Amino acid sequence: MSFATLNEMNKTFKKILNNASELFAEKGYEGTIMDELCIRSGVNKASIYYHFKDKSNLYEVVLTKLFSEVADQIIVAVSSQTAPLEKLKSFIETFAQETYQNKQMPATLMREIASGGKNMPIPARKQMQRILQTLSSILKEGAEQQVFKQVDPLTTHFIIIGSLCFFSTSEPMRQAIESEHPLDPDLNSTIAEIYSLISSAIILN
Amino acid sequence: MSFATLNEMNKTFKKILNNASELFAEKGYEGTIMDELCIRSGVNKASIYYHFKDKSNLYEVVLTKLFSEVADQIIVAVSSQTAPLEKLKSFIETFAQETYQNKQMPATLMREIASGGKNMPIPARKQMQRILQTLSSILKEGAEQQVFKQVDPLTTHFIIIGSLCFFSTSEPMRQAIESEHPLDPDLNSTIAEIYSLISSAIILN
Amino acid sequence: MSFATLNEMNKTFKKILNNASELFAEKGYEGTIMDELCIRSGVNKASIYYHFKDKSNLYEVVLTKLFSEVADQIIVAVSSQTAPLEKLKSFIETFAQETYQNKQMPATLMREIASGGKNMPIPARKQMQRILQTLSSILKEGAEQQVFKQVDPLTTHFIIIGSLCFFSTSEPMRQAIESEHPLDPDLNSTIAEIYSLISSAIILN
Amino acid sequence: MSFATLNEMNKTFKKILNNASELFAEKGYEGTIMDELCIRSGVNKASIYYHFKDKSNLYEVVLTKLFSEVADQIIVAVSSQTAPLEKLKSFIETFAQETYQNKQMPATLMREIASGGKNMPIPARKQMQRILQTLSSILKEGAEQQVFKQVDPLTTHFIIIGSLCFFSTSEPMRQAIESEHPLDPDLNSTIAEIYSLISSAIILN
DNA sequence: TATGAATGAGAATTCATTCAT
DNA sequence: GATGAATGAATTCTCATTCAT
Repeated sequence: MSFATLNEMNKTFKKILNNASELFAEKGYEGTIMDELCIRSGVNKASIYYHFKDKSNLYEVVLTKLFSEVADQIIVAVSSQTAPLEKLKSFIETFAQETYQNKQMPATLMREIASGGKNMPIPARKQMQRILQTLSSILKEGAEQQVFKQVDPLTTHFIIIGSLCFFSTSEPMRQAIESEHPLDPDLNSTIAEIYSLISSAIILN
Repeated sequence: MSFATLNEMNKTFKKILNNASELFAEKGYEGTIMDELCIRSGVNKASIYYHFKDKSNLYEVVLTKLFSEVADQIIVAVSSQTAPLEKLKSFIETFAQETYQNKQMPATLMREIASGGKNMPIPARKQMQRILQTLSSILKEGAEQQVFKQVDPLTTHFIIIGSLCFFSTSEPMRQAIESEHPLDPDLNSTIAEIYSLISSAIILN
Repeated sequence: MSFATLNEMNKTFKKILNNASELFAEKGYEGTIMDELCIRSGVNKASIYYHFKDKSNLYEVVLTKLFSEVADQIIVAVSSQTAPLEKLKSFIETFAQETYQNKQMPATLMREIASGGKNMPIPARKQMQRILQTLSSILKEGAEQQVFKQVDPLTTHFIIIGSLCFFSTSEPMRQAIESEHPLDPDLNSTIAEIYSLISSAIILN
Repeated sequence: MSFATLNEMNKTFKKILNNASELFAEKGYEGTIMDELCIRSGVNKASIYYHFKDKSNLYEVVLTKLFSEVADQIIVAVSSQTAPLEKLKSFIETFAQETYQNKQMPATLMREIASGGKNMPIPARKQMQRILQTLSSILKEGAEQQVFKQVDPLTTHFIIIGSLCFFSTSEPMRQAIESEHPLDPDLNSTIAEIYSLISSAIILN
């Protein structure tokens, strides 16, 4: 089943896709049961196999969609800015917001990275690279304009992505932990904190 | 099967435990198949059930061991320091090293956080809280001594843990990504970078 | 869907029928999958059910066609001869040629006989009986004219049909067997051999 | 699951094997349903997969056993004779008897040959070659001793095997055909007939 | 303690068939 | 006549767990 634009997809296809996206994020690949997917989607089991070759193909389509949407958003947001620092801010904010609004992407990414990306479908991996590429360009541009220090983009990438993924997906856990901290930090302050952290670390003063 | 000290454990028990730890980290709870665990461990399937009640009990033992070891190391390392900044450094370094040497812990943690910690056994969760507690104390002490700014410990925790977990578990992926970055950042420079990042952000100048 | 003359059939009907005939011969009834039949025939799945009641009806039509064609040919060929020995020769030659040119019939027949004919549709069975009847008449006539010995027609039938079916369908297998026999026997010599075998056995000297 | 001697096999293994042999012969590979095999064998579904890798492996074991037993019998019987004609008689008689007593082998062989042997497992094919080899040797020896004419062994093989397979498997069909022939030919007379047929055709007078 | 064998419940996938257009 | 989509009922295979020895 090729990956077409949303408009071309029919209703059942979309229902399956959305519910699969949810389930894979919640329970991982192995933890996701096709039967439950049918029930959630309100479709017949065989319908899934009409639209998708098998579970692994479904996973591929889901991941590619998930990652490409975030990549697209980031690229659009970043390209609307001109200054490297603004671009960096845009990158962090967009990733944070996307990630916080839709926890499926960070959850899935974390699982994939945990298993060493062995099962990560190639097209999905391509989308992850687009995101990394975008950050690399920003950092390079900043360094060229002598605004940023020379930093390793991969490390920087993991600091940003890693902390934001942990932050957004840990929400339910944080509530489970009987914390002595009355104030659960909100998204915006976290974004601000991470942004100030990163920028203070890489800005050439 | 209660959780005893390593010395009391017999060979089969240890073999199962180690291989289970490996497998759970590699493939997650659902992805780990008891049959494969037998083969890897070179023991009979029924033996597992002699030593452990069931899969979920095995998981509990594995996770508790995994997290308590890291928690212990951190607490020991941190308590050997007196100044809050040194303690923070110690915290980051110990977590980074533990995490990098044994990828099982970060991989497992990431999966657990990705599923909202729903399946995380209570004793394992307790160990995670010990780690968080330690960081909180450091931050609190630093703030009291007017060395640190007042920061949210949870956010800080996620920034540290998240970036280090992503960093250590993403090693195989980074190699798969045909990167234009000739120099793969090594552990020490990453630790240094994260430490400088965090400290520059929280030190009261 | 009744069994009409070929002229009345439309193109889709014919395509389905021919491909079904091929598939049933290649893979048997259970091994034939309706989906593959669609693909081979280049028609939609629902189209099959427009033209044929169901799989078993399709099978019936295919088999009846297959067997009636051979029966017709044999009867025509045999009736063009007058002497019993010539008739026998004609019977063997026609069956051999039909069988060798179109392997679908012997393959299908072998499967049916292997399953004890339990699934063989009545009309198809009728056609098989026409063939057997023809041979019986030849033998009876030969015996009456004191040209042939009195032999059991069924046994004779199986010797002829069995050896020729095995011969024509085993072609691909013979090539797979790394034979020390440089010369693969051709159809004509096999026909001659079988004819001489049978005739030498039943001719009253 | 390797193919060991019967003595080494346990009871469940044997039960599954025998029932599978029966079912494959009755209904062919695709027509055989694993569930039915369990029920017939009185074992749990998973037990089959404990003893055999999958359906196709089970099929392989069944066929190899089926064919090797017949091949063994033939070779033993033939080797107890010295004169080529006696050997030929032994070959035909043994094959006929084996085939008639246990219809599984001819039924399975017919299906396999009908599908061009495409699915025939290599080890099973090896056994078929042993049988052919035996006949070839007999014919060659007879020709060398100037007892037999020079005949093509493959054609001769198919005449013998084909007619006997058809004869033994067609038993139920013959009864279904409302025959005007009061006397169903018995095995011994058929053996005799085929032997006299073949021998009269190849003996150098 | 250890093991070969067995098992029930489940999970992925397939397949003949039908429906709405 | 033809088609894309949908479906119920299998069907193959898996997996955690238990049992007898």
